[in-house]
Amino acid sequence: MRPISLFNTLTRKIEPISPITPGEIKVYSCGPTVYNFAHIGNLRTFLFQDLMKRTFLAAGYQVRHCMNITDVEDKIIRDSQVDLPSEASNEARHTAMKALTDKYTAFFLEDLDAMRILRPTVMPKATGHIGQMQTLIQNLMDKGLAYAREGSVYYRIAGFPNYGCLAHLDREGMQSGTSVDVDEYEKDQAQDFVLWKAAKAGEPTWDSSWGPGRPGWHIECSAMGIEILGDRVDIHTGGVDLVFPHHENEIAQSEGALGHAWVSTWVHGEFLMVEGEKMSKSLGNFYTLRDLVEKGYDPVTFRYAIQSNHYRKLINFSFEGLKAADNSLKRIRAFRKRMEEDGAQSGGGTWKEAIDPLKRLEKAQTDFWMAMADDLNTPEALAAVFTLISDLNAQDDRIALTREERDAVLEFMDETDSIFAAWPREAASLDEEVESLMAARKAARDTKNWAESDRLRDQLKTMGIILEDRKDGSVGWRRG
RNA sequence: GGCGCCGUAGCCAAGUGGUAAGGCCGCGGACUGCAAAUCCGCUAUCCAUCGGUUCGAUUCCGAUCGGCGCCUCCA
Repeated sequence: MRPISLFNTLTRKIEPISPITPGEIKVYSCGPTVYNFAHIGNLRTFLFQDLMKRTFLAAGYQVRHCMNITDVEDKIIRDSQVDLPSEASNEARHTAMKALTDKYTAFFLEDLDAMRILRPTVMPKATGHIGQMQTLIQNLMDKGLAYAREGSVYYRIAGFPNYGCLAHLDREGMQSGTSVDVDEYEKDQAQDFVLWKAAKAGEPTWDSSWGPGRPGWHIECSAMGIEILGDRVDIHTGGVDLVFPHHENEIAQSEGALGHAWVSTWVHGEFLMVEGEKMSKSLGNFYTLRDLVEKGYDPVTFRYAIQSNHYRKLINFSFEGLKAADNSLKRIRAFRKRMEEDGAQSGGGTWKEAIDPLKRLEKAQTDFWMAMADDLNTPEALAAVFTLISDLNAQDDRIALTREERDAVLEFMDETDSIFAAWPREAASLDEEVESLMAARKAARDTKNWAESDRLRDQLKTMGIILEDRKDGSVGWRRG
């Protein structure tokens, strides 16, 4: 197992990760609220989580990954209940809510697959764990960390001295009272947050010992995280915006109930901006993955564009950036294809110096892992890959790499692709139509019928097959 | 007001107290029937600005300018 270090929001330092259970990393990720399509800003966060997870897997760890689906929440209720009459039954309200969340959960999973994001080990739904949440809330009440008011239950942050440890806020520094919900006037302190919300007209509810209501947002992650991963979690991830209050509140809830530290390392991914503006569902300036696909971009290109930036840096999304990512990927994939075949490339130029391909490979691998191990420094890791590509292309132009060398390189390409998921092995076979067009073009070339030959080459290009004539007379192809 | 981040070539982007990785684009050349791919060469005397520390700073400190985030439910 290779050691991996990550930036821990709790300590604001890059620290080596040593899991509680040797060899197995337990990761909890805050998942989507399923009331609409995920936008590319959301997807950046899920992409970063996948990158981290794949890095651990490639480094030799087992990863137990839990990602929640938030399927009860203000906006979900708002959007799912609009068509229901005011006298609708609680059952009808639940059914309507489930219809909406099921629909967008399915779309979310499609997005994950399209971007080659590995499915989490477990994807619990909030509505499936109301009982665990209630138990946790009761636990907090028993410890004096929570109190009921008119059917709602609130967390008493005054009882948790560590409150603010993650966001590094002290209670004095917090602005108070600026946006307290009108229906939460009964809290002891403005910063106290709701664990259980008393029923309101027009909302689906669950019964509880405090009366009918629904869970607060933060409690689901504490309850499900503890239930599924246990009372010691190695890594908890999410977008930077969740640092406060969501994760701060999770710590208060989980550690308040458990009586000891819950998460060792908190890791947060930065935001994505579009044209210099913050994306948010409420601003409505968002693109979904489907929007990119409609514009002709491959979700994997988007994946690469995101992952060629460091996860803790703000990205200003642009279509020029996507185009550049697409070109970079072409170079990597062309190189991979070249290594899959036996060397017979044309080339030229002046000879600089012979290199030892295996030595270069070893160096690339070392550099790659040094970068990834250092808080997932993907730009630097990719630089190692590109340097190898340049070196070996140059070498292969003069002295063809041996089959053994090619295979060793391909192994490295597989290893790096197991993290970046953007230059996989492709099916080597071509269908009959392509084969016959290629044969026809060969015949045309043999008679120097260049017009026909070029026409066939163009036709194949529209089919996604790009031909490359080599010096020795053979014809290579690649997908593009 | 409090806490924090960022500013590196046309664009994207690493990085180090000792003199600027990598990618995209562009230009010239080689190779090619033409291409494609690839190769060779060129493209930041300089890392927002101004001071300071230092033998030496892009890298440390301070200030300034500019962009941004969080301080109650937004990834």
